[in-house]
Amino acid sequence: MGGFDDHVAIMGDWMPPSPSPRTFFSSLLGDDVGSRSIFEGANETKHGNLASGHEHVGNSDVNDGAHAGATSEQQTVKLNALSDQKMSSRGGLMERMAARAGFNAPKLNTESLRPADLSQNQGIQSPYLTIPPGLSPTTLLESPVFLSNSLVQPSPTTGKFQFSSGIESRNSVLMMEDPDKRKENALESINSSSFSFKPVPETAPSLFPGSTSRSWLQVNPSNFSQQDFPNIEVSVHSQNPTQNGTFHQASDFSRFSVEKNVKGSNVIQKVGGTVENSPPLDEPQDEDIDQRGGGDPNVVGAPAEDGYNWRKYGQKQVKGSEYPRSYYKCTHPNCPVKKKVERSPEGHITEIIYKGAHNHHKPPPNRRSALGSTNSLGDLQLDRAEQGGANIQQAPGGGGFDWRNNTLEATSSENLGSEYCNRSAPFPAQNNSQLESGDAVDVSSTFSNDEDEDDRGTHNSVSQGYDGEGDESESKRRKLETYSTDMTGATRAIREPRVVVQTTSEVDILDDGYRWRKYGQKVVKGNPNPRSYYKCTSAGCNVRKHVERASHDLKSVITTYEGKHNHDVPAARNSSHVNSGASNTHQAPVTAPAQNHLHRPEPAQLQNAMARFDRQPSLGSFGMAGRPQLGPNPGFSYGMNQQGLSSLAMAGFHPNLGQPRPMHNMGFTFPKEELKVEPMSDPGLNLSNGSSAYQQFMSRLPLGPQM
DNA sequence: AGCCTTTGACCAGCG
DNA sequence: TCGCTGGTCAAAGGC
Repeated sequence: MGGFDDHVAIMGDWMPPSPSPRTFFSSLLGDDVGSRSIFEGANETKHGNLASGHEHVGNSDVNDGAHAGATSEQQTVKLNALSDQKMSSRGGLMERMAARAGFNAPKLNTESLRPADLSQNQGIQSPYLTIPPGLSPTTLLESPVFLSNSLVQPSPTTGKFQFSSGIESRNSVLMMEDPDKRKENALESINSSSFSFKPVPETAPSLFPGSTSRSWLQVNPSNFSQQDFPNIEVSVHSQNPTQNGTFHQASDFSRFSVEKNVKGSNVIQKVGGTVENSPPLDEPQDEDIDQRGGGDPNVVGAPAEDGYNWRKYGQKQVKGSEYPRSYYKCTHPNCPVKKKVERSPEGHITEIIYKGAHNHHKPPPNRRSALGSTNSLGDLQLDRAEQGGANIQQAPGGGGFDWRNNTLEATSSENLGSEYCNRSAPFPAQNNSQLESGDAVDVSSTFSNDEDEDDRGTHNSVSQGYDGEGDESESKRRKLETYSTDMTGATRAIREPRVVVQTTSEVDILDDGYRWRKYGQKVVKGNPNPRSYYKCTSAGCNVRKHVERASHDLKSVITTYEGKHNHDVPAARNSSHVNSGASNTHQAPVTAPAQNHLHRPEPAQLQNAMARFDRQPSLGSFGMAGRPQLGPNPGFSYGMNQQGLSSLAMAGFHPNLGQPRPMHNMGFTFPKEELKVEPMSDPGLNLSNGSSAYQQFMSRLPLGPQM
């Protein structure tokens, strides 16, 4: 547990870029737009006009008989993230925000705003904000607009901090009135003179840059997305479902806990969306409710309630907890995030502890597969981009808004527009105000398939011209990088190179120096021999393979690799481990004495080499003039001895893999393209000189685009 | 076909 | 050194 503290990071490094005001408002407004202001409501609330929230947040129908009881429910947003303790001990959020923003935002004394009867309200000891249906508390949470503009910045007309009390006031209560009214109010508010949504300047500070809190977030489970807390550990507690959980903020910024206290139930029902990705206006607000279990997301197996896909890899009854603890890993390739979930026997989540940071956006709903979880539209467009090599252009009338990537849209050019922002609900103010000619992005290069430094260079080039603009350029760069990462994942979904390696039974294909975790076994069609599925166990590595014996030849082992380059051969766990790898990146594990002379390629070389593979998994990569080829091709004669080929095969599809392994009679195929490579000797490859066959092979690979 | 959950075993850190 | 504990692995079966 203590080790999790190591994941605490400076928030400035990871705070998601500013979502658009639309995100905020669309969430506030729910499914449609009304005319009255939530801020009115807020102001009313500030003045003690409390109204009870009734409806379910999300898509729940307030008239739904099944939820009739919910009319008496009180949906609350706990604002105690701004706990006095935190604020006092670390310095107020407002103070620091103000300091960064360059003005002195007065800290409001909101005690006076606290309704007199609050303390009597169901024992509530923390301030609550009743939020309208469709309002994602997470939207509130993550919206720098909300905070930095609405909250911090004074109204341009009144100079008042219109909304600040609603947030900054940790003791105030905001209870919105009737949802319809709220919807009505919202739009009115937008147009009201008392509130102006000043476009978020790119220079606006990230929500709480530089914050280095190591505090804990303690909120109601499922009401936030851990992506907002990368590199920090977030503990989510609802220690007593019958009570409102306490809320500690991992940082100095405010977070909400949104709870729905169902009468007569211990269930703390999830409401609202997630912190990170506020669904668009037309997106079901509760989309991130457990995709598997359905129903009450807090009950029984709801690992995906935060919108990400998780694989449970363990369960343990831990001491000090009356409930078993389940261990989950994010299934997204390269995503290191794990979480621990404790549930009550009834299935109520009592605690969630996140570790690590998602390096991807939330997958679309109803898509379980990690690979498939990426932006499908992006897949499509990547294809286009790759095929045509052209910038992706925004369709006329586009101006889409992708809640997953809204930040990009807000800051980059129309080139990225609807093509990648598939949720079209333009927010012209945001768009227009943010679009800058200099933001034109070469998407085709931005969304390349590499994740290495080369790409970073590309990303940097995207934001070139902003180098001197400090936060702004950095912000954009980060956004683009983030997006690129996401799209890289999308690319994988369709371009993941596959390699089939056939060895004889003497070869232990598993013993390749890397650590594999078997995650399944299956008898597949056409082969009575079971196929075993493996994943590389290295954190962040998405390489997979499945191994099976050939149906017709039990001596042959067919291994299919999928995935690519991001780590080295893991160090040996212990000296006896059969898969012990090199202890460092420059020393190959030696399991076959005869291979000692073969040097493992330097990682950099492999990176470059693999980039070629990755970019051109097709025939063209091998200088075959881009001609599709079926079956063995005598023209493909990057021959080498078996050792070399084994190194190639393995190295080619496992990052930096180049350690020699004794593999024999190995076939090397690209099933998709039906490219098959027969091992053959190549006098040009002199393996006796100690150089890596892999290196030699790679040195011969043609460079440059081949498709 | 692919990935998930379940669950007992294993491993490493710590006192 | 040993036992406890938390975390992870991995076989098997299920979805």
